[in-house]
Amino acid sequence: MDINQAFGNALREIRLGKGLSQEKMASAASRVYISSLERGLKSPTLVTVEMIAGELGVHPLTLLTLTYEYLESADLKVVAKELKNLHK
Amino acid sequence: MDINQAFGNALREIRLGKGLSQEKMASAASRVYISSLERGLKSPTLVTVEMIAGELGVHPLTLLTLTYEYLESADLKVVAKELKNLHK
DNA sequence: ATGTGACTCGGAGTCCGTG
DNA sequence: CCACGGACTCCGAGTCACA
Repeated sequence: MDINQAFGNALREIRLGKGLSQEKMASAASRVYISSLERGLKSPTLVTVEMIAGELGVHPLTLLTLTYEYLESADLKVVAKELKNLHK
Repeated sequence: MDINQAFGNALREIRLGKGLSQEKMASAASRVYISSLERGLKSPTLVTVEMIAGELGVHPLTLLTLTYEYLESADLKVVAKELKNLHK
């Protein structure tokens, strides 16, 4: 599974969890485009990720963290450690 | 500050912290493009974020979290709470 | 309500160079 | 070592028709 499919899975999981249809999200991005993202066909830009997360009602980092969980590479302890190293 | 500039700041901070030049990162993305990212002129795709983080030697989520810290919207407690809600 | 193909259009991403 | 420009290619992002 590549990162685009992982993002698509994360997007679909949150969207269905919120009980939203693809059509209801068309204010953030077109319905057809949302569909292609969920199938892992395209790689969204950071700006697009922000708009989609806003429409889902979650923080962009929530969507992105879930994405990397699908990739089985969301080792949050490693991330926390790396951030700590940067902050000093 | 918009998200592209925030990402640019995060990228530059980590790059300089690692003592890398823009030219040394040209294996992940062209030197000119790295420069334009750091100046907030373009919005990278998820795939590009992955390659850049790989070249920096950090997890993509580290780079992205630092990005949202520049936006002053990296409320990790909120993110953790949202993830917990998704997981049950 | 979603998937798909065909089609646009602007922007992501490239390489050439200059200061 | 980096900022910045122009010219270029390719794919992100959208619209429409139809299944």
